[in-house]
Amino acid sequence: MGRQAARREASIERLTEAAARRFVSHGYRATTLEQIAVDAGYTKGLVYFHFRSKTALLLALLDRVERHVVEPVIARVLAAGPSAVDQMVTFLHTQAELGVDRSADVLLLLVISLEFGERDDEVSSRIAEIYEKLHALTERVVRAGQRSGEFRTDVPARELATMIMAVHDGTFLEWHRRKQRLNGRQLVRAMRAIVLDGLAARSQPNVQAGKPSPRSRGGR
Amino acid sequence: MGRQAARREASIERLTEAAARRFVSHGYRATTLEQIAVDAGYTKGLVYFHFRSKTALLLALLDRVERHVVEPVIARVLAAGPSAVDQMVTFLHTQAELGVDRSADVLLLLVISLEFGERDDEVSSRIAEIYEKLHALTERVVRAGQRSGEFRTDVPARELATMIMAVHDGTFLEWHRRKQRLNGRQLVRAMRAIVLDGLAARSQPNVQAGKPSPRSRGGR
Amino acid sequence: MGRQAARREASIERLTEAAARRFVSHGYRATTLEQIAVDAGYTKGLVYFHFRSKTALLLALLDRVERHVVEPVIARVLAAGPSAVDQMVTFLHTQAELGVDRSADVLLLLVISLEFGERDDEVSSRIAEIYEKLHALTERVVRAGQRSGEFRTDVPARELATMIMAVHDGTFLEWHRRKQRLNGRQLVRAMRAIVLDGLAARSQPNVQAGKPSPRSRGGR
Amino acid sequence: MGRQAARREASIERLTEAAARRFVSHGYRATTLEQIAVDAGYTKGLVYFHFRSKTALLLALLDRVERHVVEPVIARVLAAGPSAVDQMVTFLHTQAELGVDRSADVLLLLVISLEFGERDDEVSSRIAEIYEKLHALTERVVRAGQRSGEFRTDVPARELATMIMAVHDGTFLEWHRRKQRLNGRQLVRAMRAIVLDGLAARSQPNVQAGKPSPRSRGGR
DNA sequence: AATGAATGAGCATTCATTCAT
DNA sequence: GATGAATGAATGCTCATTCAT
Repeated sequence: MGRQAARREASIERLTEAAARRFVSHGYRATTLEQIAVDAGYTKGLVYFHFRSKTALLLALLDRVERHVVEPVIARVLAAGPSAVDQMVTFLHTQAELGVDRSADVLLLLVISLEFGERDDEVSSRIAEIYEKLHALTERVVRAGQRSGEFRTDVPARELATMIMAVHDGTFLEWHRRKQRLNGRQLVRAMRAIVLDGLAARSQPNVQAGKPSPRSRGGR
Repeated sequence: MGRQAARREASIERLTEAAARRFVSHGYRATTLEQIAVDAGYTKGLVYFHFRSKTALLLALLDRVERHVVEPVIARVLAAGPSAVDQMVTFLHTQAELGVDRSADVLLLLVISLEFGERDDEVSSRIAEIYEKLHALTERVVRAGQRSGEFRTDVPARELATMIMAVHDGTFLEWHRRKQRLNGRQLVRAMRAIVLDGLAARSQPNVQAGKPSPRSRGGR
Repeated sequence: MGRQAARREASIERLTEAAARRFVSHGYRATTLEQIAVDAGYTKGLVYFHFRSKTALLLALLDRVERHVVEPVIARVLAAGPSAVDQMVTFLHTQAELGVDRSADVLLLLVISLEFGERDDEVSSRIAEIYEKLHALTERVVRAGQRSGEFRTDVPARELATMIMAVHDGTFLEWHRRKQRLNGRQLVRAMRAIVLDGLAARSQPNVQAGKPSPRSRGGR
Repeated sequence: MGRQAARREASIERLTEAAARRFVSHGYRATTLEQIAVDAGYTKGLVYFHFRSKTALLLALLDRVERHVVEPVIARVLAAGPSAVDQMVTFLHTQAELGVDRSADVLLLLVISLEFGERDDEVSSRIAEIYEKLHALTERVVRAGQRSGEFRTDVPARELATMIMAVHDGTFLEWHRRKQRLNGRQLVRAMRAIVLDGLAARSQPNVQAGKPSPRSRGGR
């Protein structure tokens, strides 16, 4: 990569970084391109040199989220195993890690998905697409766990999977809102504990009493 | 209430109703007073007759949420009992019910809280205040449950309570996003199941990491 | 018309008037809405209260030109007669009169038609439509004159009619460009003289192109 | 001319060519340097290597028009003769020829003169200067024709000359606007016919006395 | 109570222009 | 000679807000 290209990459990187931060902390609409540019140390004009519009910048960010967050998560979860519990643990932990390193990226999805609510523009469908992938992943793991007897079957897989996403999104949301008052490590523990125990197959109280159950694997 | 007053109430009601719907479905900033007025069957000017500003309208909505949703929930939970489990069930069910009747109100908090992210204006502090009440409520129930031995103690009360809120918010979020593809009844069941089993005290009180622990309580 | 409506009409009138003047004197693109508004004694915002966009304002002006200039001309020409010469004289004179009273309107067509040259947007097609009407009118008169023996037949009606439009447009153009140095009355006389004598049926009917012909020497 | 110089000439040529086309078809202001550069197969930066500014590029184009169109016309007309009619025919035909080969150049004057309307910058004065030369030429020919008895004297020379310019500009304008629907050859014939017969000295009234002649109706 | 006219600040976007390579 | 990155001044447009009726 030549000097020129490196410079190009650098300015794009700084702009997207600044944009992600602002979008997450103040919302998409409340963020002006001026602010983004200044945060990145440039001027408004440069944003338009690299991105066709504010929307295009947002879409570029969503692409980045997919590449840097969603795809890695999917890869790791599918590589984990063999048990569904292991996969679920991998899912939660990877998200938690990414939430630290790339919290802007992870939260971006949340913020944008709410701000673009019931719209049918390109952004909305892009968001839906990304969430779909995560839903598909969790539902897949849930079904595997139900089949193997690791996860409860008294609730349909789809709704169970939805709960995983709910816990996941909700936790990031709370972290976003109350960072100062929370202990990150404990929060992740809490999330894992709730999810694993919440998912775990019910032992038939009297039939399987005293029997070690898969969920105990989680290393609580 | 005289004719005048009744009419006054009616127009305020229609305006706030329209505002809540728009704010939830399109976000606060993306919603114009014009749209709200038209949705309500009036014109922009009337909004200013009843509310000092767009912000004031939003604050009025937040007040409404507090009166119609938050306060009733708190009252019902505190009246429930005697067990912490009962209170938790009451919390989840009341929210679920309200989520059906007044989903705009419940979601409003979510949407606004994200759009007003890291700001320190009146709206942000109002939102924080409301969430604080809910957090205080859940934390109170969690602590009671931990004291009574109903809830697990291997995770600090604060983070456990935060998870309740996370599940709660996350579930509404998912419902908002994927209504069409979900079964509401099953989703509430899933939420309750996950939360209760996730919270439940381990049968061997002294649970330790890595140690298999047969969990007791059956299919709630 | 109530006070309110009168006021509305007045502001629209002042804005369109100011717009027409600016568009003619400085061109469409070089004119900012700010300038128009200030010329009219208002602010930018009001332009958008009355017109959806700068383009819409232009289209409204074109409508006005059609109503106030094109349609009256057509009506008067068709009412004139019985000879084609009379109709042609009516055409030229009416245009000349309007060029004095409503020179902004008449010139607007010219200016805009050039600035929007080879485009295929709404404005271009609107302009083409208006010119088409004028062309149809002149061609109709020319054909009538050719049939009656008043006008020359050695040149096709279409091109002859086009020349009428050319003289007409060209004269307004020159007037626009060199007003200061020209005598309006004499210019109109010149235009009428050139057109009528240029159109007149030749006494020697068999004139041929390219051949040095007596007529080029005055002696028709 | 060395390699370098040849290359330099070539890029300048392509740029000016592209600029002329765009300016004529879309107007000066609506044309961006980007479009010009791309049309010419280069990038924006190069325009600034060869021209100080967009205005400078336009002025260069105007110079070109003067060199390639105006000056040749003047030279040929002055060389034609001996009659004023011959000179006028030369004027019209030369313009018509050029209008085919270099229609962009000829139309450029028209388009620019309207877009720069009542301004007093360098461009406006340059345009005025060029038109002045053409006006001076036609007025000179008209006066000669009036002196020699070839042209009518019932209309002042200045206004008569202005009509020549009007017909000329108007014809190009029509050609520009309605090329598809017109026959170029016939249009030029029409122009020549109209101008020559329109200019021609009137026959002695008593020669044709008593004869019904349509054109005598016009009330000249 | 309700409307419509009018304002003004702010923002996305465009584009001529400059600069470094 | 030629390019691409970067700037900044404009400009169309939106929208919360005010005012008169």
